[in-house]
Amino acid sequence: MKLNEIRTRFAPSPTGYLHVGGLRTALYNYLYARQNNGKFILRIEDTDQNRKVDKAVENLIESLRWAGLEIDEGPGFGGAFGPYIQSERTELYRQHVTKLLEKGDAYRCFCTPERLAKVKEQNPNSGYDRHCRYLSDQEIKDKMDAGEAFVIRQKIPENGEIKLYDIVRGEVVFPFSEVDDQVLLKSDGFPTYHLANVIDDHYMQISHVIRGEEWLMSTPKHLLLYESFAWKAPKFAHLSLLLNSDKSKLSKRQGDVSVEDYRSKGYLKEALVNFLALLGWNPGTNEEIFSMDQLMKKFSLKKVSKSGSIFDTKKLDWMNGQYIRALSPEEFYALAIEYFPKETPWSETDRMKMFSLYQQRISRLDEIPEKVAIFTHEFPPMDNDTVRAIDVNVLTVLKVLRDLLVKEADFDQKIFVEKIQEVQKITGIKGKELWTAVRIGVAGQIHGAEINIIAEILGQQACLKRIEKVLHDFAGNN
RNA sequence: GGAGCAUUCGUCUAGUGGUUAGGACGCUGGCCUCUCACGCCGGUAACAGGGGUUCGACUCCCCUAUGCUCUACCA
Repeated sequence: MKLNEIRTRFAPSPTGYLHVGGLRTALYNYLYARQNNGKFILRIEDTDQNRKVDKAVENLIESLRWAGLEIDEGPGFGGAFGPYIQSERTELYRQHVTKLLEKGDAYRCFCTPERLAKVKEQNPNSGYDRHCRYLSDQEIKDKMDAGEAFVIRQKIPENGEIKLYDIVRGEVVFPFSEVDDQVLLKSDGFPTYHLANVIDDHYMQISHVIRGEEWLMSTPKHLLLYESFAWKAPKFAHLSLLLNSDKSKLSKRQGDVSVEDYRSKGYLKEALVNFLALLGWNPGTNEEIFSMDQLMKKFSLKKVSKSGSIFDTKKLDWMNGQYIRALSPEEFYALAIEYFPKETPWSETDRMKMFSLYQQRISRLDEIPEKVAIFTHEFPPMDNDTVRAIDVNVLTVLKVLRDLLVKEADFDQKIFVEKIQEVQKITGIKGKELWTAVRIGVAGQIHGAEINIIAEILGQQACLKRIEKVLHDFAGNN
């Protein structure tokens, strides 16, 4: 490893899926590392044995991979500072806790969960009462001999304050009186986040800790730990949170939060990444469409904003539409086909034509099924506006069109348009009225893509059948 | 309750003592056009409130309000 190499890490706990806020944090870490020719590390923080979820790590990695974040070191990715899963590093944590104990910066706490609950009940507005902090050596020995379970707590100084220089927030001062004696090692032998993240960040030589704002308040504990071990602390950058439209922390209750959700709804990874990058960061110019490469060049921690951002799906939709329209027909086909019925009589050429009709008309891939419904149904259902639009002129147009069409030997969009022009001459009906009638007959809708192309894809027989049906269903009513 | 952080159009944001407070999404008017959509042109809309400092505050300071975060043997 080079001296002064920039090393960032994304350190999620494996709770089952990757949260979009997590993706943004990961992205900022990734961009910062990449633009400095540094390394991006994935570390799994699974020290809570009660919250283990099957396949969670696999899902996390798959979502990161999908989004285009390349992991340099991590579980399954190699690296010289492994293992990258905290539950496999417990021995290391225990050794360091011993050092803390010897140094007097930590102490054993024998308080039972029951006593802790009682203390909390009596004084709900303050933390642990430091009951075990001043136990004598003899008392400790007796309790240990008696086999009493214990945790290790961090000994926070009684007085004074600590300063944090945060890259996005500047200087933040915390009085020690507000920091409590956090548990560092749980009675099951696993470390808490506070201990593990400090030890790992040190040994993994992390240079910049870029994480969510929820960690800001516990940073004093971490800083103190670095001091206790006489380690150089990394630089910190605390990112504001992503919010629901009511400004509460973005949560599952109010919509989709996992990147899998957005992926399956038909958002392109480029759009999601671009959108997330701009949520809390901007390049200082008016541009807002950026590829991952451009983001790597332009991203700057100094331009990250301090306040929370509402995750506005309207703008995401717009941005996704921008990316969809920028795709080549082939690229769009490859993505769109995933949303097309698996069993289909349509040829690849026909599907290609269909998709080309809708590339300009959708902002999400999952709109495709409803758009192609006019092809996948033999007789597409009509909505009320369409039914209401059917009048005697519509029927006249369709009747004449049908009569012209049956006589044709060949059929394509050009011939179709010619027939419609003939219908205009014969009936005198023209413009919007003419074409709307044709739309109703062929697509069963008054709005939509180019009707001549729709007709060509459908073919002569299908068009005739549909026109026939409209005539049959509505002729008697007029 | 306490501590910390935050506060520019509805939303994402630019701004760093002197600007007609800019852009984007959304909404909206128009153009294009057989419709819808795309695209293009235009419009709408903001400095949380109150005190200072200053010749002059969106920009600096203080107070208040509001929101958020933390306050676990979860991360």
